[in-house]
Amino acid sequence: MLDILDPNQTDLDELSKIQKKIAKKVIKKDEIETPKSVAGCDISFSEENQAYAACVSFTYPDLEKIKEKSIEVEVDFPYIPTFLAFRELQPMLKVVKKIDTDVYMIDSQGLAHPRRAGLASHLGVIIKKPTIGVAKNRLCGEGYKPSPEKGAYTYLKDNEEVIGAIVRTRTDVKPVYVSIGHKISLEKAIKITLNTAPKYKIPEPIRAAHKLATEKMKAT
DNA sequence: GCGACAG
DNA sequence: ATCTTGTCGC
Repeated sequence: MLDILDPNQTDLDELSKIQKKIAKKVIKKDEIETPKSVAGCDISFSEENQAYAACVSFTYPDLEKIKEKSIEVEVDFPYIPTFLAFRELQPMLKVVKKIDTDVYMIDSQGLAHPRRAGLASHLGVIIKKPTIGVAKNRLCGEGYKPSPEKGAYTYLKDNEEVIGAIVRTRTDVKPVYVSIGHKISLEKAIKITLNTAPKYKIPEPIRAAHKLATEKMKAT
């Protein structure tokens, strides 16, 4: 069972093994040249166990909203650094299957994870679709600070291995951490991230998903 | 042992 | 993630 959450599987060593198996299945090459659509996914929490997941799709590269969906679900797994997928994968899967798109942008790390299996990669491998990890903060690895201009980026490395990129989506604003989720190259992931962030630091699809999830959460 | 640590 | 006022800057 290299799948997802198992009630009796609270042993972190076991969960680490699951992540290592997921990591082996990650495809780091482009499945598509230019996506026609891209969706953003995010989750908001009211109480520690009440989750509101949202997914919003847009045309690419025009960024016109196509469709949006949200769901509410209870989660029983706590937030533990490097094990985020075991807390957010279920809600994400539930909302993602309501939105069909060429690429999914996830508010998390992909390969830029200690075991190369961040939430974005875990989700991509399970749904077998292209995913990109776009995180606001670093989980692991190191890299030089990119130049202050929008579009500048440096590579995030874990020793000699490139695991992602530190991308400046807005001039003079703290950069985001982009990494391969699944079925996409790092270069393409960076390109899509920059093309979907014409105005704000956070790519439009993720911003829209975050906004929708938060609204649903507050409405409860 | 100590510090770091996606959301 | 979420809790929160003011404030600097275009």
